[in-house]
Amino acid sequence: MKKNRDYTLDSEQLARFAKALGHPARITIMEFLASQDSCFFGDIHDELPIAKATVSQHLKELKDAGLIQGEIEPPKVRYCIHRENWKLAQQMFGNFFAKNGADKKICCEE
Amino acid sequence: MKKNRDYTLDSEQLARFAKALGHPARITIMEFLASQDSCFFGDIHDELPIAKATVSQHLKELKDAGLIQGEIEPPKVRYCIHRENWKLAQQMFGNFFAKNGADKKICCEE
DNA sequence: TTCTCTGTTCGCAAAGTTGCGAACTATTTT
DNA sequence: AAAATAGTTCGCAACTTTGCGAACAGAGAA
Repeated sequence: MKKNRDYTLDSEQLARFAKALGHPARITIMEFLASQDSCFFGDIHDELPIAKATVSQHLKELKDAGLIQGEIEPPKVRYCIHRENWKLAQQMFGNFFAKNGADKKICCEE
Repeated sequence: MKKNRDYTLDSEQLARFAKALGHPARITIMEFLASQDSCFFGDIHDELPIAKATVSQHLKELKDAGLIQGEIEPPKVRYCIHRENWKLAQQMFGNFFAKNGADKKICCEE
């Protein structure tokens, strides 16, 4: 085991993004936010087969990961994609997959 | 709440991939596998700051998600990227991010 | 056979996740 | 002020994840 050595910051950031996307409800939320102009909590809730308390929790996780942001617009709350971090995630995933392009030689193969 | 309705298969599959990548050790493993020709368990273990039992567990999760495969080569075990599923993941993530391109209009913004 | 090398599995502990209904907060309407 | 609307937070239950050391399993070497 490699001692006295942590993961790289990039690995940790990418893992954080991936973890946040690691639930079908959160994937669905991100897709919904991208397809809509109206993105109030209620609209999101209507799209998901789970209770509002649970939706709120998933939104909190996406927010903690930096992928979305919410602003209060009484009496509603409007959620939307955090564009800057979204671009960062897109770029990091892209780079991650690019490093093992389909054309790259991979071990275990002849 | 949307009743009697599950998530789409695509959302579930993408979430499964994302979840598998949602830990820095597993990100590191995938990057390592992509950068090496030798990818025995021991080599992977040497790169990570965790016990071999834990490494074995992370490898199992990546295997369960279909992202890698392992073959016994006595007395060692050789791991490698599962190219077909890796391509699928790459494609699905690409498509997921593409649907919210940086140029797309997003709610909450003027 | 016995010993060594390489990984996996077991059993455990601590912590995190997912989900719900009920209770709460804040604003707006009546 | 009281009631309605829109979400969040609380408290709970069930389950999963992460991590470790110890015990185990399988193949090759002594």
